[in-house]
Amino acid sequence: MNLCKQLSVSRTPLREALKQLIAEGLVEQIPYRGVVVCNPDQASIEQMLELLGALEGFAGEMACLRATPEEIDAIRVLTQQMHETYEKDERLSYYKINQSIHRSIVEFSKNGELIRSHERLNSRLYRIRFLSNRRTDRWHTAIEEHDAILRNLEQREGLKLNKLLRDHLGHTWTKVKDLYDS
Amino acid sequence: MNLCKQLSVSRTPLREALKQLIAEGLVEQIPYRGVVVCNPDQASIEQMLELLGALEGFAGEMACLRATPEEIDAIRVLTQQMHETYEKDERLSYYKINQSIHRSIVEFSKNGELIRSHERLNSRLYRIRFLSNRRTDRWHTAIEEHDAILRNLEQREGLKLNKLLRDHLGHTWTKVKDLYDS
DNA sequence: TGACGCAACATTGAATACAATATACAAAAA
DNA sequence: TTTTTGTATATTGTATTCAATGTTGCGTCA
Repeated sequence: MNLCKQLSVSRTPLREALKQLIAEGLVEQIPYRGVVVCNPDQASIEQMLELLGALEGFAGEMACLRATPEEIDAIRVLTQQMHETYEKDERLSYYKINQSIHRSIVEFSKNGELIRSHERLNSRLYRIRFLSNRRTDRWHTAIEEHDAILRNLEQREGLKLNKLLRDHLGHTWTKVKDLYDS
Repeated sequence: MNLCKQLSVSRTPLREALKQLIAEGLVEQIPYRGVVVCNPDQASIEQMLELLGALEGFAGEMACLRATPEEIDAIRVLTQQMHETYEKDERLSYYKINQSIHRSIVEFSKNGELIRSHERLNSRLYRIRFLSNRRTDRWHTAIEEHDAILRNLEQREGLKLNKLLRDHLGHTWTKVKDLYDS
């Protein structure tokens, strides 16, 4: 392998590192040709986003049962900060806060397995979601959705929050799709 | 490592195999003490079953949208066979058919990511679900639940099937819990 | 008896070596 | 020109070796 020289490391540890990445689905192996960074097609992305929506939706439902008032306060603060990024037109900050909110909600489900599954899948979609973040036309709507998410979490409306989060990720898919089609 | 001699294989491939098992969560590593088969505690099992229920529930919901009539026929046949195992008091066959039904429903979601996630998690619970299968007191109820599952799939009642499957897995948890407590 | 220290041992990460197999590309044959 | 064939190269799986590090158990000393 050529990477060995570039990283000045021998094959054994590199192999293990690559196996990790393969297992996480970030890289794929082509027999006798080496490994390449995954470039998932539209269908794969749609499926990943669908599953991510299901995970986040369920996590939100559980969060309604298990989140402490203090934890919900934290979401409130983040949502407020999200509004400020919109006022100041700070796309990058918006992206980070958005990720932060979603990750927090999943954590409030208090289900470690769910948190890890979400984390793994989310990391695979990180780059794609970042790219779709450049689309500005749905920005305001997305923030309104976050207001609704916060509201339903506050009122412990598990089922509604579940649907809301699923739809929210569904909209992400349409943004990504537009990006591919154009 | 001692396993090397027993399997007459060198450390390098054994290491990789163990890393795989660790990544899958079937085995855990204790620093400078080696690896042991995972023996998840009650809390972990509860969380895994909760997530499995969420995955299967969502898969069922999607299956209502995407399963072909032929695929639903297959579930009908399996459910019928399940009844027969009850009549003949064949626990092992029941277990296998049960697994088969659940796996099929997940496949009918037509979402590869979801199918793989379910497969991974299910494999970690395989042994535990097998043990809980020895409890016979809920057997009949479980079969009635499967009738309801089939019915709602036939009628494409996504939301109801979702809840049904989640509850079904929830009952598995109470069986496992009893097993631990006794 | 109990605490401390040291030597033997096991685990771990990493480098290197070797054999087997598959691919790629160029030369030779049809 | 197209097909075949053969060789160089790369990938892959595995074994072996080495150094670093942590654990274990035993003997020593208070």
